[in-house]
Amino acid sequence: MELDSRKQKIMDAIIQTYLKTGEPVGSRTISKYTDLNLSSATIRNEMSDLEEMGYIIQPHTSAGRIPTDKGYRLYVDHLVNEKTQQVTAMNSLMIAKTTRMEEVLKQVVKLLANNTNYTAMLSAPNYKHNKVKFIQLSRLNPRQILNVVVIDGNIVKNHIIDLNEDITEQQVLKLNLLLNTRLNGLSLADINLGLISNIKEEAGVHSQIVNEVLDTIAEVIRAETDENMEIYTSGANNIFKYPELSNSENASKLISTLEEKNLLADFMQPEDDDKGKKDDNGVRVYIGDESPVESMKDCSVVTATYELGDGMQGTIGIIGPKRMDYEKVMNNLKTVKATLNQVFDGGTSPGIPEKHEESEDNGTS
Amino acid sequence: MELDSRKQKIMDAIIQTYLKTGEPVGSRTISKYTDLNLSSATIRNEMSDLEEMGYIIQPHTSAGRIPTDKGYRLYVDHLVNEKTQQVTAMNSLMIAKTTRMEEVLKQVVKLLANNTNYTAMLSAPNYKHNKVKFIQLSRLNPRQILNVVVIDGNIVKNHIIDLNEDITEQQVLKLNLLLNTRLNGLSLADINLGLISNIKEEAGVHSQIVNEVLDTIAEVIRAETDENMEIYTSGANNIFKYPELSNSENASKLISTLEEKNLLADFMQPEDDDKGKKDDNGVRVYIGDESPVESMKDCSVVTATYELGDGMQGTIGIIGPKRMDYEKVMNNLKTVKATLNQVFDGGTSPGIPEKHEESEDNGTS
DNA sequence: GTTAGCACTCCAATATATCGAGTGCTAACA
DNA sequence: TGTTAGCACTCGATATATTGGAGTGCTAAC
Repeated sequence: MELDSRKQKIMDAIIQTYLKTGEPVGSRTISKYTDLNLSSATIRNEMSDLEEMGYIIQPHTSAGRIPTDKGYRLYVDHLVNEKTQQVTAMNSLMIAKTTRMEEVLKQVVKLLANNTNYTAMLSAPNYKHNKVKFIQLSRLNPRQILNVVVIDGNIVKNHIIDLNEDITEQQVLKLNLLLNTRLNGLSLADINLGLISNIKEEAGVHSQIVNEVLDTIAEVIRAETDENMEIYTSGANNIFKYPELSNSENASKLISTLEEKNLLADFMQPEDDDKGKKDDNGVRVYIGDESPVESMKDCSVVTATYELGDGMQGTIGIIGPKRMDYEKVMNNLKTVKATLNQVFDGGTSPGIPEKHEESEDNGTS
Repeated sequence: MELDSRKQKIMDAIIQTYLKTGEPVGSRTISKYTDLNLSSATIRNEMSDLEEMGYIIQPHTSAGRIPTDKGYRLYVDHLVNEKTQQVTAMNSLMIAKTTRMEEVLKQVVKLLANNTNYTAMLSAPNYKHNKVKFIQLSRLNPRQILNVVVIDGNIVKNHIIDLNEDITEQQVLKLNLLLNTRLNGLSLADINLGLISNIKEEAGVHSQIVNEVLDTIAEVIRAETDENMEIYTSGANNIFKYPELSNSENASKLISTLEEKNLLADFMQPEDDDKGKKDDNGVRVYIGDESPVESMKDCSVVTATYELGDGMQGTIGIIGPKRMDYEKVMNNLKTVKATLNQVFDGGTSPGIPEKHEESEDNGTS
């Protein structure tokens, strides 16, 4: 893991050169490229070490070296720590003008693809990863309960539950406690069947109420499952700019994946952070095999989440060759992320009304 | 143009063989393949003639022949006239089960792509090509007019127009006449700015009313312009099954076009029939250069229109190499067309409600 | 009009030669 | 001990023959 500063410098040089050229990098090149005045022979020795450590590899004897996934990872992590470049201003005007949310998103993803020369993807914002804030059951009369559910971002849902038999104020309080202790702070995705049956058991005779409360919660994410999550992509044709991706087999697989957009949903999960380390900006990088999607083994994928004012989240991402310009891509994502937050947060939000409906007809807490 | 039956047979043999193999066809192959017992030498002579006539071409001396666009055209026309194969039953169950219109269409296009091994496209049904049936202005009182517009397929729209000044029964009759004579029978796409200003001029002081009537008509096609016509595609990756399409350049262009779906709108115009002859089933074939889309010069495109019960029309199409299995493709399209008509026409229409709204809240004529 | 036969063409596949970038290793050097 | 010059060696990439065979066009005979 530990690399002395010289190895680190050589490693960086190798990667940077390779990012530019896409061809194996030889010792002589490095010898000239870097400012540490070392002969190619010395570099060779170091490279030999780096290879042994698994950071670089030779496609064949008597060829230069190319970075391994591990090597890229080193570089990317290094990059994240070192530099936080200025975020170049983005022409948000172009975006703000359009009226419909959908159109905005389509434009954004197109912009990303054009700016980076890679393939871009974007998931429409949804509530799925928001958390339950609190639940309030109020007894209206012995046979009716008012159920209010508040979700992160102050999305409010209410609903009257009709009962088959009378219920006491006490019982309502008990249920309130149960539901709040068990559900509060959970993201909508966290509430699984196991948990549900668990709660129902505890609720005993009042499991019907639990059901209705859960239904109400479910309404927020109604139809927002992985399968039909709205995902837009753009710049699929950019893969043809990179020979390592444009051979028939790879290209075909990639195109399929981009078409079956739901396969991309695996990248759109802001919660679990097993692979693809998340930096402070919420930017993740998946290098080669780190990707959860089979067809992207020869790609790198960089994603970031954006947030709308009312707590909805979405993801933007870039798919490109492993030798992508990580810095540029990350900066682009950060910019877009910031711009999206701005555009939607600022009063000129161009289309959120559709999504707002739900909270409007209840009056917010 | 005129080919004796022997040449015709040889031509067919050449194409059929080429469709299967994708490789230039030699005289010996034909000599053996056909039942007309002719030596390869004779075939050679005939082929020489066919080449001179522009139906086939040699990629290079000492190679077999491949069909030209003209040759394909001959074959396709021939095909249309000769055979009308049985339409194989399609599993409409799979389709009917889904609920949302959009989902149905997505499934259909996927099905098409899978069945044919080519790329499939489908435009969602819209009213754009329907015609204005009649317009009825009724004077409710001196300051109000009831405007009723009926579109092909009995789509009814009504609307009350408030006036700034009084209007007489006479004037209303006049306007009625004007609007009906000028607009009836026109498709919604035909009503252009020139025509409009023309009518307004004739209407003189009442041009405001014309405006409102036109607005009502426009509502039917609101947001259904070429640019945001809903188009679905599937099986883009199938192009990689055909070497002549999967070289980087071609593939890239094709993928771009499929992504910018609005470019496909050119195929979705049921009206104008300049190129791509339409057969009695509404099936059109665009071979190579006949295609209105630049990036498809190396492809053939076969389209068909389908109709929903209430007069909405959409288009389905297949994009593949020139040496596609035209027969299979056309049959597939016909089947799908028939199935769509059935599914939507039959009571079990799975989702048209969204689209019906418009006529529902008026009561149909 | 049809066919056998033959010389000719030219792509495609295979083998062969050449080049050079890059390596690993060794020995010398500071 | 770390660095470097030097050298033999490897091996892909590129260019250059070599060959085979599918297919043609033409001619002469049937």
